[in-house]
Amino acid sequence: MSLRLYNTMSAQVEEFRTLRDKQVFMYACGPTVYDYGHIGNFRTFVAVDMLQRFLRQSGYDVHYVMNITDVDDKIIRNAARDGVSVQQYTAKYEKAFLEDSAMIGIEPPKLVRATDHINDMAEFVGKLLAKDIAYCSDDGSYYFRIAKFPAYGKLSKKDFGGMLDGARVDVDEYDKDSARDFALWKAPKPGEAFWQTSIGPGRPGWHLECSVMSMKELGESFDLHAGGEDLVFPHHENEIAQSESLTGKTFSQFWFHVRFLLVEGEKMSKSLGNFYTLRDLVLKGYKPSSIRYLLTSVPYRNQLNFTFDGLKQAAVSVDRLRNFRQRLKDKNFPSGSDPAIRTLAHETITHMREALEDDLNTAQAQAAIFEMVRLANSALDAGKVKQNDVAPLLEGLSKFDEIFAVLEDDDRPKMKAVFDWAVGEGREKEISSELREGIRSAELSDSDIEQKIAAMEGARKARNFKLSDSLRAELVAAGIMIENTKEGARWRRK
RNA sequence: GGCGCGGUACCCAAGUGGUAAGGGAGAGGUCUGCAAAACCUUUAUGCGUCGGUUCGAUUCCGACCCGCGCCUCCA
Repeated sequence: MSLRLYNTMSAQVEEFRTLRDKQVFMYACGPTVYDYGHIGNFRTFVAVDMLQRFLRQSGYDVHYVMNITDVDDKIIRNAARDGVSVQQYTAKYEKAFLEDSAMIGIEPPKLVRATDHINDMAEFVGKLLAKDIAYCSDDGSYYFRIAKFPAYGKLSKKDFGGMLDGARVDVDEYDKDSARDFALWKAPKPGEAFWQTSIGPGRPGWHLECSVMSMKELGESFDLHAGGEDLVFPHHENEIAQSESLTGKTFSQFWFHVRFLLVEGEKMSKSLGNFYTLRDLVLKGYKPSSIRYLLTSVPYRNQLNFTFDGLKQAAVSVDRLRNFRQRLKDKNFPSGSDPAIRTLAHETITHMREALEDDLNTAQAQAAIFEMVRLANSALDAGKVKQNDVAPLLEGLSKFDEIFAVLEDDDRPKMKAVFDWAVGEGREKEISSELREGIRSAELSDSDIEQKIAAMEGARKARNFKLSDSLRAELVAAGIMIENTKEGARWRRK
């Protein structure tokens, strides 16, 4: 079997094929760096990250490019408001985006900045102009002539035949031939930042940026283009129009769109007070791994209801997986193997693969790993797991984690980084007691902890339970979880 | 108004024309000095409502109710 993916262009699930054997050339529309990224942004980026991870797990050589939009109207306005250059303004949020992406386990794609490609974009407009696909208005702005691209609307399935000019846009406000025509290049208004180029001064339109950079990095035709569902129209429709009317070739074979999420059952919006950046959530004390897990637990084309209760549940689920892995690593097992266990591990790997090949059904892949965990835990309790069974089980976990990336327990340093950032930004007030609690266990070193545990174990052996309980209570209060097992005490940071 | 998606247990959430995955929470139990972890049992004759097709529908069709998205730059 092989991967089947929903393609927005065909509006159905198709077998995923690439132009070049075992190589994938893919592009995702990245962030506009005018503010910190919110969890809706990261749902999309995490979904594309999982796709990319799964393609690599499936043996593809993945060329994954994401753009950073570091120039647009809002950026220019905000930079002017703050009295800083566009570059100064965006640098802060670009850095934040990279940190946040790493925090939530996104493997870095190749990033390309709009401002590094201004001349390429101007040239692109020049080529469209030469073909009479673009035209210049009196103020020096350039527009795309949609009448020159009859396929316009094929991605969003819109019929523009009946749409009248002026129906929704005040034509007089713009110097356009047709209301549908969109801006390729915007001439600067007085006082605005601009670039001097071969087609005159100004700044690129948003759609242009992605066409130019994706084709420069990946070729005129590439395999897959991704983004949030809102980008289908007009952004991606416009990218197609620009690119295909210039090259005459199919721009992207596959179009991958991620559904918006809801927060506590409602659309996320600032006015509803349910608008959260990744950092907001960490400040509230939630772990990055919980956030990632919750975002991955609903297949990308379904609406995901992001709730605080869900985050708490996600944390428990992640702990369950981590505990299981720890259990496999800690114990000494008798030699030999149990064929049933090996079979279980291999079937789990197969089930996960089948689930993900079915348009990335992450919920089913998770069900498969939990099935394995439950049965293997049961076998562990019964003493049926042998030395040679450990590796296959660990392989199952690792296949899972190559996609989901939540097993590594590195939440604390990440949370500490957010803590430090908040302090640096003068936002201490937003640091919750839960976050303080969450990073408290970092104050004790491993050797401190092990010393205390040795003392506790000694007291237990001497059956001085009063002393051992008080030592344990001390550690628990410091955020250290302890389990007394037959093989000795096991601990982890909460 | 046009086009599209969805409504599954207390919560989150898969899925299928043949009798409801998984996780969390709750209850009971096993293990344990206690705790934790883990395991076992239990929690939807039921899948928005009402009709229809069918031997049989949660799954297909229709109507209705509710939620959500896009319809010019919000992931």
